[in-house]
Amino acid sequence: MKYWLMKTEPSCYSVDDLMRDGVSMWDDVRNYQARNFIRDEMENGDRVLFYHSNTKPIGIAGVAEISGSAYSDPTQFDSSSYKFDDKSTKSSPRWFAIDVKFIARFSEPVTLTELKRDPFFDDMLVTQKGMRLSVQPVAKKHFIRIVNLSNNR
DNA sequence: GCCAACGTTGGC
DNA sequence: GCCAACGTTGGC
Repeated sequence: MKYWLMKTEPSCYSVDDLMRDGVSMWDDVRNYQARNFIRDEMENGDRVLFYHSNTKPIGIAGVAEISGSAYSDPTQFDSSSYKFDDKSTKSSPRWFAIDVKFIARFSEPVTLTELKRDPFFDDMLVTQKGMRLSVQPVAKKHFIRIVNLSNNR
């Protein structure tokens, strides 16, 4: 099983939305590196740290699970969507989506500030300066420690 | 709201 | 294939 971190702005889609929905399509990814993780590496049952960006507090707000495997992102073919991509074709789609299933909502987020303060997380991607990648692989040890941090509050 | 860091585009 | 210009991300 692999571990991931996926970023979202809670004003757009939050962990509370996922808790309500149960399962949600993770679409609108328009970055090739993130696309490759979704399309090529994510597998059913992989665990996800659900990260809130551009908010207060910034941090990991809960845990989710990959459900199924990647499929063509429908928003790329929707000319009314701001994510419409006229260079993508149905026979060879450029962008992919995947379903994400709710597992847990942290009572309080494990904040980015906390992670940056703790040397244990020095080699975690999300604590690196300038790291904008919205879908990132996460080491098992980091995943476990973050879940424990939340459980021990 | 600012802006540094990063990714993409397109002219050459 | 280089790289300047531009657009976006996302912490602060």
